[in-house]
Amino acid sequence: MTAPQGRPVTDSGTSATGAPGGARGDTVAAVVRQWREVRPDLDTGPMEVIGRINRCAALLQQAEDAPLRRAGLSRPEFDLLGALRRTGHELTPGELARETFSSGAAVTKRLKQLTERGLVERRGDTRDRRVAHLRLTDAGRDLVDGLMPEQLAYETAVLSGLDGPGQAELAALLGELLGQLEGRLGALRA
Amino acid sequence: MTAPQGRPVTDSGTSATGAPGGARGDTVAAVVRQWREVRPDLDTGPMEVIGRINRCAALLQQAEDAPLRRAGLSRPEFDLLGALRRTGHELTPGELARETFSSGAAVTKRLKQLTERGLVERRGDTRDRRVAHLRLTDAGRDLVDGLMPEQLAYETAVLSGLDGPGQAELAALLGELLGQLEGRLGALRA
DNA sequence: AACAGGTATTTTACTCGTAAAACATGTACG
DNA sequence: CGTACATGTTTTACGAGTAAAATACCTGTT
Repeated sequence: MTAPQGRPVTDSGTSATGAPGGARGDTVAAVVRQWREVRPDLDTGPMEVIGRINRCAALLQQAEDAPLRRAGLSRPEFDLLGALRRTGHELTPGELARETFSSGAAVTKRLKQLTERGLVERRGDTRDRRVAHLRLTDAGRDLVDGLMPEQLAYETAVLSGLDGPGQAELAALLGELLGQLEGRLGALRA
Repeated sequence: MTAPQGRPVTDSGTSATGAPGGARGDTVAAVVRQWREVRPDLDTGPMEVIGRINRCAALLQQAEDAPLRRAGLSRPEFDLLGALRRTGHELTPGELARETFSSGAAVTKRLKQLTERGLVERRGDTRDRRVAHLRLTDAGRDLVDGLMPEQLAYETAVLSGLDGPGQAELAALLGELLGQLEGRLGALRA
């Protein structure tokens, strides 16, 4: 059942960058179209943003994992190793949890696996015996350093559907939104 | 095939004035900064897009769920009900799986719960006894119809950090990217 | 008619993340 | 000092998703 489209939307215009012909119709657009047909009273504006973010994230993660899987790493594990690599110094489990936006329990589990695999080393704090300090082993560091370029190259390929300026603009807009979300979402718990 | 030309993203729009507490500088920007310090040879361009998409998705989902939780629904469950509502007709489990981008097994489990709660009804196909047809009960339909505006209003509030044109532009760019990803990711399995 | 093979759905076994409790230690204050 | 509370980390119990096997059914071929 095809819908008579071309209906001008009330607000939040859908076309901002004079749609370059062709790439018409991602799945989110189709969903939005369905909603408008069944519930024309709804303002579907937010769906076009949030739905697409979620869908992009799902697809990207699926694709993103491909190079990592070759190294036997999951994305969360790689994030953890990456946090150790990019900060350049030791981190405690708690800091790692904050750095990777995951729960302490999850970090504990990952650390167990990664230490068993010899990618990460643990050292107890001498002053405060509750805390541990984690650092990459040489093997861990080599793994991350070898994987990073491969990973970034793959991501570049995945994003190549969008031209350079498009990517920059997308990054800027997402950064703006993200800044607002991170700043205010803690307070927005209705 | 890689053109390692310096990407002009630099500090990406958000001029980090460093004021903590204010909405300056999202966390992804900080991560990128760290990477550039430790590995200046890497092209961190993709991270600014993909990292932000992932982080936005994580934050949005956490926030998004708030109104749904009041109704005792998870996001995937709501998506399933929404698919039934917006298509306007019965769907088979397989169609629901495709429509909500989840596995058949997951759909089976959700359907079990939702039928038990009386939100969804099952009807066996008379021609082909393998397939089932699912539809919303009156209660299910009322629930979705009541929840949708609330949910959209909440999403509108969550996105309000970005002005109208910004949202439209973001939606357009994401749509372009998503169209490419959906069209090509099936084929991109390296 | 019977069988090979395909399709729709469910079941099974397992992994992973989480919330909450448990544990181990530090700190402040009477 | 010692007790109460705070903090860092791990353990436990459990819920949810997945891949692959199992189940049930259809369809075309001989």
